Amino acid sequence: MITYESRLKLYNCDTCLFKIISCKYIQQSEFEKLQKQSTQLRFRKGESILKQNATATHLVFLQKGIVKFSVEDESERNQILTITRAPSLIGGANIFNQGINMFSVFAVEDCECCLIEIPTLKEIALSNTSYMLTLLEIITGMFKNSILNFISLAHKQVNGKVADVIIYLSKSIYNSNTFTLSLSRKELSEFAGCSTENVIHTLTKFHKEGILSVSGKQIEIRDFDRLEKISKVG
Amino acid sequence: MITYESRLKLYNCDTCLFKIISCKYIQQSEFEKLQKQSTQLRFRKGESILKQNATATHLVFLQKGIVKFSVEDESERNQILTITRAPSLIGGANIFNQGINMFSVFAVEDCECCLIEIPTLKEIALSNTSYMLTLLEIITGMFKNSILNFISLAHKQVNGKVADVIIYLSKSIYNSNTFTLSLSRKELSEFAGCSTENVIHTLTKFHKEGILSVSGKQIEIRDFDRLEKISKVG
DNA sequence: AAATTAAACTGCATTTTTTCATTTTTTATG
DNA sequence: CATAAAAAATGAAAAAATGCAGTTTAATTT
Repeated sequence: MITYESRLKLYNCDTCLFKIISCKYIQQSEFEKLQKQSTQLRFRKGESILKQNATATHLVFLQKGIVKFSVEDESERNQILTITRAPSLIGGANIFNQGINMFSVFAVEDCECCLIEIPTLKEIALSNTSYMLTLLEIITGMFKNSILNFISLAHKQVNGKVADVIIYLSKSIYNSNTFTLSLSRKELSEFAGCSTENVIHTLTKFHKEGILSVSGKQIEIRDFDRLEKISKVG
Repeated sequence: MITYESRLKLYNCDTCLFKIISCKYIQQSEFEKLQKQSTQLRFRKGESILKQNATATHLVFLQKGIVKFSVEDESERNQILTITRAPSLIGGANIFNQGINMFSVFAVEDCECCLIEIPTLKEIALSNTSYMLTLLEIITGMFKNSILNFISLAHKQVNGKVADVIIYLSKSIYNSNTFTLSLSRKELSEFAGCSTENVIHTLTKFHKEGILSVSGKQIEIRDFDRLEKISKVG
């Protein structure tokens, strides 16, 4: 018989950031209700964590890894809404979409996640409004980021779009001027909203101009100021 | 002395939709707290109802009229996030943005609004979770619409973008195949994310092809199926 | 109602982007 | 480790979008 204790433990729940945040607002005993029915899972690069249009049964606390939020439209074209790295709480937006996942979430690197049952969380949050407000702030923060991302892409041309994507990855995902991309050129283009070839051309151009150093998946920002200027003028 | 009773009354609060929705969840006496400090205001076409980056002090219940949500980016370019018509609750998203308005709201037609103080509403909502959930569903619904709008625009070219905008206006704003635009060509282009000339060219083309009948602000959709096909293929 | 201003429209040259065909490089697989 | 498959890169032609200059039309003001 598989009991809670015998389940795979990828990491220790006691040091989990979601627990630490939660226990600022709710009792430890309450959190243990959540913990008991939560499942730790590992996802390999490329696997889907949440599927667009499926019933939203779980929230996901991403403990380790990087994920992309994407939607597929009628014309089978993919659009990446945003990219997020651990630690972060994902899938919350679906709570407000009649319980249907608005978009898919894919592992872009190997991920370790904790799946939290929505009904249990909802029940606890309903009896503790400041906890609820905190969760909502996290959830709407993601919305906000996606919107800001779209705005910045909407009126820019490809130079600006690619600059934006590189700046975003550097600042918000890898926290460094030098990083090894976990996204393919195709995925970059789905994030930037242009053709794959256009991303490749632009990266090569930035490389030649000494703004970036690009060698396959290895990227270094050599002239951040110039990159930001390109992002601003579009 | 200006008392509550002596204030301008644009419409009767007793038949207000926001009151009807609210009183499903909260006591009439509670709602009257909100009502007492709320202000009815009229906005002329073009006036700003909420200003981007200002402190978010009020939620706005739009009783009559049409508004646009817009953001101005660094390069002084405007982007319209979405367009909404009465009745609707607007400005809610700002609650989760450290109390700063994420975007501006402008009257696109003469509007009648009711300004509701956020602190009072928050206080009431905090003591009634199902009321809060309802408000949140309304608020995140707007987020959701903006994102869906952006997604549909992101990978499409101008034919598809303009088709999308016309379909949206027809279905969600004017509820008719024939309508008098309250937006300028420039605003349409800010909504679609392309140049003004391109919108004009495309509208003329659709007119020549018999898909639309365009005469200044007067628009009629003559071939909805073809318009939807254009929207789908992009 | 005339004059002024703003918005809408037109066509064209320039720039940007996409698409396609092909080559090179990297990654995965037996 | 060789081979197949996928991803990345390149160049060029075709398509699309922008920006400009000038015209027409509509809306505002005096």
